Amino acid sequence: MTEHSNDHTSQSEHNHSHCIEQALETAESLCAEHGQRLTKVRRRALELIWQSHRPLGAYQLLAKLAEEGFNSAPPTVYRALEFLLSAGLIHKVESMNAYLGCAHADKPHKGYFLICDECQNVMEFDYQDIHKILIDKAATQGFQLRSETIELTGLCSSCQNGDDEGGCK
Amino acid sequence: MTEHSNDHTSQSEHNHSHCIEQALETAESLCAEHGQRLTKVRRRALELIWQSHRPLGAYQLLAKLAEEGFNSAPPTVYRALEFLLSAGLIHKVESMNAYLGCAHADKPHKGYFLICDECQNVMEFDYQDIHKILIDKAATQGFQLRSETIELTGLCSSCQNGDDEGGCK
DNA sequence: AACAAGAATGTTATTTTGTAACATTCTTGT
DNA sequence: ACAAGAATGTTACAAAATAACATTCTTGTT
Repeated sequence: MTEHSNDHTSQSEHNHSHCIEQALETAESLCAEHGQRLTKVRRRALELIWQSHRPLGAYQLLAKLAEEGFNSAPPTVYRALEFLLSAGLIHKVESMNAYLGCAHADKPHKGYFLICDECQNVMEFDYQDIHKILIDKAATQGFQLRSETIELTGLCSSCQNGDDEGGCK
Repeated sequence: MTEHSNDHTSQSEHNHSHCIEQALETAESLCAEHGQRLTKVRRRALELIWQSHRPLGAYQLLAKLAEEGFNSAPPTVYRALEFLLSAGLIHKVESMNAYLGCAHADKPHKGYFLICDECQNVMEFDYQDIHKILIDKAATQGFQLRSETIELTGLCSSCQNGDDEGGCK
């Protein structure tokens, strides 16, 4: 299980700069490997997505990019997102229309998410058992699986305990 | 497994009027049970969703309702959808922004879907094993599960065989 | 039958999310 | 330097969803 975002209150803004650095390094080498170009916008978009403690909407990202002098028209951000998605460097959380850094970009990645209804923090988990079960289940219907969207919501342990109430937005 | 939509070509428009009747009867009795009102728009919306052979977008539904003299402003359809969703009579397919009749509205329902990339037909399946596994998996993280979005895409058997190519839109 | 209260719907306007289409610029290999 | 393709800029629009407030419809009660 990867704790993608933090469990701390907004007071003690945990900086997960290590995760971000790691993610960017992975991104660099993956792109190099595949002859893809991690341009300035793309790189910065990925960084901003990682810096966010919860999934980031396209237009939120666009605003941040605009602040830094990047072009502020929608295609800019959607192109960057498309690139990052197809490179497997981020996931889209369909039920939130938001985007999230992928912690296992180097491995074949199915994004399985636990999303807290209260604080919107997201945990990504990699669970091969489920993957296999789903493939089998689909196969029994003659269905050939291509992609999986698994988004679970509920209450994270912090929010069950009331730890983050009001402090986590 | 419930074959929600048909496997036939557009030529032999399968009429699943039986499924629709069934769904509406279930809807009637569920609403009666819970003191909820299945009004004209709501009833007709549900019927139209069921009549569609694939998940129906809100605005597609709105257009159909408008044709029949219902009010044609967005809130009309979104209110109907909200009602049907919260009554468990339909599901939203998040990855398609589209809505689908629920075949097990009477039981506690988690909508698990197999969506064909080619013909967009959707099968809903009820798989308690997965449900249990997911609950357990979440619990090991102290996460209390509330809702599950499971949407699998790929190729249905017909489309793998090229059966429906061009005939299934 | 009249009436109050709440549910449902009507209406207008706006927000949020995502694309289409075409022009320009940048990068890379020759 | 230069051609070709990749990436980005620009303008306009489409698609999906909601806010806020007015009106009408139901239903239970007098």
